[in-house]
Amino acid sequence: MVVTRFAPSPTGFLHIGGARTALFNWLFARHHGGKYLLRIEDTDRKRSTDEAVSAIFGGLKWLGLDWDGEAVSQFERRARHAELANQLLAEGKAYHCYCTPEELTEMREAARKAGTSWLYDGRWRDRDPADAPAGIDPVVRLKAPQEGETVIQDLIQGEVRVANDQLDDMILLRGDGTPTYMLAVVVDDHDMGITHVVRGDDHLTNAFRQYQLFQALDWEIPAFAHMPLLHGSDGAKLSKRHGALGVEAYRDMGFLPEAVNNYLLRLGWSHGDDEIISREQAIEWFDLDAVGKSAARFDMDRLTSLNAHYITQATNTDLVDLVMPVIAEKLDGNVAPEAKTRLNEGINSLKERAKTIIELAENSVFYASHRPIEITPKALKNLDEDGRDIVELMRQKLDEFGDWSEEALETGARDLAAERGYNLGQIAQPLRAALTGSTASPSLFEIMQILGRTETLARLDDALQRST
RNA sequence: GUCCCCAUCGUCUAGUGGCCUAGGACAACGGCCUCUCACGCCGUAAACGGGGGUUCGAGUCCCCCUGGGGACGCCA
Repeated sequence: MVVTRFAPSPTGFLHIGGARTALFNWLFARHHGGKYLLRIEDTDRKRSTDEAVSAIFGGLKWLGLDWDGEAVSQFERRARHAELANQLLAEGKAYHCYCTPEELTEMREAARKAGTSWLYDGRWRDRDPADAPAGIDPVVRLKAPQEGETVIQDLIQGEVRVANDQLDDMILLRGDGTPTYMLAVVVDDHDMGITHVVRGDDHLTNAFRQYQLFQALDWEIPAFAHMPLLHGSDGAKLSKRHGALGVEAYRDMGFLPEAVNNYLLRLGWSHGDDEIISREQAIEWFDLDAVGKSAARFDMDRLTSLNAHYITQATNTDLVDLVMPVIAEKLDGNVAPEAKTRLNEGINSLKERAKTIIELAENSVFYASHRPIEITPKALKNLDEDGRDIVELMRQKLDEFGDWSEEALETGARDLAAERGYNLGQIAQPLRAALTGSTASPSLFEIMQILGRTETLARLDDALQRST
């Protein structure tokens, strides 16, 4: 059975690149009917926070990337990690190294000057422990092979090989006895039964070291799949260090999780010419062989366009629920009691005009505002003397209107326009300003119908009473 | 610096030696529709980084160059 995992370190929010890694792991597992596990890599106690853990949980839930079983805390498994390091020590596959951090820094500096690679030289590898200086807590290093090469058959990158003399003896246990990431990852992946390690390209070089560790432990080595990194629009690495946003930031900008998922899926993966891909189809179609090898840049326009599509596809009730809180905030809580009823009716034609939930809310406020509604300066220009004359005429005509349906209202407006020698466009804009406070909106007559006779007439009166 | 990876329109990509005078999508631009704004529809512009091979034939295979990215922590 396929078992994948997503293993973020809780040092910040779930950023968009991490979300993509999670998605691919999730899809791969679901496609193969396997399991997708979550492991929090919190061994760095200084940088790990509980807030970050909940941000990651929240982000994954928002995206609908549910994990199987309980999330594993790497930190809590430290005793197990140390146990294996000690086992390797006992087997002579690892050794104590008494170099101080300063000593290592010097070595690196020297190598940099000499133009050679900055690797640990293995000076304690075969040295007699009796030489150990006093007062230094040694680290434990893996006695890695020094000759030959390590070859990985990566499911995405293909065969990747590196000479073993390019890999130094990695630290397994720190001076204080705590396990390093390299050790923890290997032990946890093994213990959790991970069959496929799907992660970012930036881990490719780690994979070689981990491969060596797996070998030293005599464990079966999982399949590796290193996916290309996500870059910013400038082409540079998109990481949390470079200000990449967390998924919740996209939620707050008014993006739908469906859109984010679809967008992320198509970054580095494709299925012919298909662009709009449902979750069900993604599960059916997704596999690692269609993942590309080159890095992709983050493109807000594309995400936005996808979002506009998914807003169109969303149910009206979901949309209203999403939009109401945003509107309430915009109105400082002064939401008209009829707001939700009006929105339920009006959202359908509003939703194809918005690319984000925020935009949808902005375009919808006029349904939720108390009178007199706010009118934008631009719209106000349509309520000059001529404009008010038109509103006045329409107001009179409407007064005697019996049938308050969208169709009847439009007919009435067209008749009025014809009588007075206007075209519909000329009379529509002043009315729109009075009714919506804006220069752009869905059909005027739909709005009148939804607002109802009383409110419509009142808004018209409000406009007439305004002095410009 | 050392090692590794990558390279098709501005962006995401299709393309697995002939179907490619390179397809789709987003963005851009023009038009149609129209009560405004959108939607929708129609159309335009836009790419195989360069050089060598291999082959009857190369975007597709190989090599070099160039460009980009990543990794080189007692971080993960």
